[in-house]
Amino acid sequence: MASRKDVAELAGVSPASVSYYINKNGYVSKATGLKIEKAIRTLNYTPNQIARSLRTRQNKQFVFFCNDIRNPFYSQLVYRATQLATQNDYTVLFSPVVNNEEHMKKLVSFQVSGVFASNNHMDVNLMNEIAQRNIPIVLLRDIEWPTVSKKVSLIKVVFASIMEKIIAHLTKEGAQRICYVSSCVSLNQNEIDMKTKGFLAAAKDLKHAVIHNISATDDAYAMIKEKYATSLDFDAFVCTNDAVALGVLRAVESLGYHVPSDIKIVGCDNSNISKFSRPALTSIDIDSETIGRLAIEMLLKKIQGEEVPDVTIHPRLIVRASS
Amino acid sequence: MASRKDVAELAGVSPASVSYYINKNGYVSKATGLKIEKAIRTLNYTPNQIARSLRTRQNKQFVFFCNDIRNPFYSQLVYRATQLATQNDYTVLFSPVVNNEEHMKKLVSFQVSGVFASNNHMDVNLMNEIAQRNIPIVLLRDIEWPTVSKKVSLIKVVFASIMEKIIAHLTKEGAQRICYVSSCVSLNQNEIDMKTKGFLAAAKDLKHAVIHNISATDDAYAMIKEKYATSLDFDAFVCTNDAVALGVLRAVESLGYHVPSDIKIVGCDNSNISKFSRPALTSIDIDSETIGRLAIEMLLKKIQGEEVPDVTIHPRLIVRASS
DNA sequence: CTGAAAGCGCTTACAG
DNA sequence: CTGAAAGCGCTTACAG
Repeated sequence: MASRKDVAELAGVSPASVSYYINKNGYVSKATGLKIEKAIRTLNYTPNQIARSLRTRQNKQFVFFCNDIRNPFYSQLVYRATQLATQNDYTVLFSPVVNNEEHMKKLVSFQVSGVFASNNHMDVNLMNEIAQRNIPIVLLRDIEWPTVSKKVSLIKVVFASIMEKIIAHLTKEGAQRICYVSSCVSLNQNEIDMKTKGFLAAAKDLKHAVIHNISATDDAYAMIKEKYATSLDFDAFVCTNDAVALGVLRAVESLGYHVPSDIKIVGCDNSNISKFSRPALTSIDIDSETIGRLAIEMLLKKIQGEEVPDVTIHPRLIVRASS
Repeated sequence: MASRKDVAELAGVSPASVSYYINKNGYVSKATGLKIEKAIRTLNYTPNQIARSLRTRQNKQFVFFCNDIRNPFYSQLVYRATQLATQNDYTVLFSPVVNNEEHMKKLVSFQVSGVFASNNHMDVNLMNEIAQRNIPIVLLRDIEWPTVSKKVSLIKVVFASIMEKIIAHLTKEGAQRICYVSSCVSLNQNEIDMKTKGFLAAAKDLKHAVIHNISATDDAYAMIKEKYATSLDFDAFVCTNDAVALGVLRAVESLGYHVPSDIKIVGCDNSNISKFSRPALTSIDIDSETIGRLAIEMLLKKIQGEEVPDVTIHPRLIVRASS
């Protein structure tokens, strides 16, 4: 493949001038520029980004780590982030691998300009290590990490008040025994997410329970069918996302219950799943596009060396037919 | 950040030995290895992948270009591909940008080891250019490109017979006027996809129509509501994916029709959308995980310099309540 | 088994 | 405005 040297030779100038021309530093005369331009075209030359990255110690790439690639919440987030990054001459790459430390470290060693991650299913030490290397990092905080480095900027979604609102709404509609379906791997202090915590705090004066480690429609469906085949001791379910809520909905229906008269259901993310389900699902709107935008803006500021304070997001409740 | 030189100094060996040790070439004595290992630990050293890539001219990264990041078809595909790539010490990065040539070229100039793409919304010249640079490339062929380079390996999903099967099924169930809802930007020869072509061929003896440029649930819903508010001259819809099928379903329902007795609906991808919709949607199963696996296997072979013949996939029809 | 040295393709002070 | 030269952090024949 043609290199900068080939271009320089063909154009009859020095390699340095080719660099100056490409990087538009203004130190190239019109005539020389034209010759270089022509040589670039005939050789179909594209600068080697790897070499450039090695030299400048920046690769102008952001890596987004989000395990739950199927969740529309993340696809919207990444979509918006990509738009904004492209405008700023950066590239966004998406990796669904978050449970393989070697793999993630390797990715980051490509001198990435920044990292965005959602900390579900993720290890705090790995994040701290990345931060230690002075790689800008923004974390969408699903789980509270007491030991997370100060260098990591947080986007915090506040679930305390919205969960109170949901409980108030459900009890007003007649619910008395509420079950939360959580995606957490476990309910240990280090692995429980803010949503589940928010629910537990809001539901403490009520009959309630939490089922964990459920994050997809199929799992939710199978779990409900198995666990509550004979009797169901809840009259409402609050679910970690819309996909899970849909699985719960179909399962309780197939067990013979009616939604919302027998059982009320609330999802999360306000995705098309909740909008187009029948009955349509009550859901929590977190505004993933705003988070995607914030992620890039914060990363860009961190690259400039600015101090970036944590950001707090307040989600909204969207009431629909399922409650 | 610590470099290989720092490790070498601390361990009291040459930089070359550190390389040999890290790359496990076997040319390092046990004692030296131990010293190096210790130095690596104390310095918390991670090899710079950019420098390695520049030297070896391979970055051990695959880039997957798929614009439709929200489509479960692609998330499953990427999920499976990532698994397999990781096992082979490669990394998969996902980019939803396919309409910005500069951006894509830049990504590829990171000396990526291979590219996978779905050719919907994509430019054939760009793909040929990448192939010309001898970068292994596998294309999931949605659109027939007569001018695509021979260097590009194709995964072809055959829609001719499945569309015939669908038409036979729908007419047997009583349908007489069938509408296809396509995601194609236009129906020009260069932009029409194989699905739409397959439908047109299969439906040629029937009353039929094609609506194009619809790829998401909301768009499908709005389009049907607007276009057929007063009268609906079709009794069946075949849709480019399940998300669109769901939008069509909800729209015709809200116009007062009953599915399947008044109108029959068929989706595509056999995703959770079709399984958990009510009525459940008849759909086409394309087996995205197989395609994900094939993509990596073909890419790996191409890197070895092997000839990789095109692969053909035959989808299956899954009949459910919507037809 | 170990090390000195060349080179991957760039950028960028520096001198002219 | 232009060019010669150093160096980013690695790998890998080559010599010992």
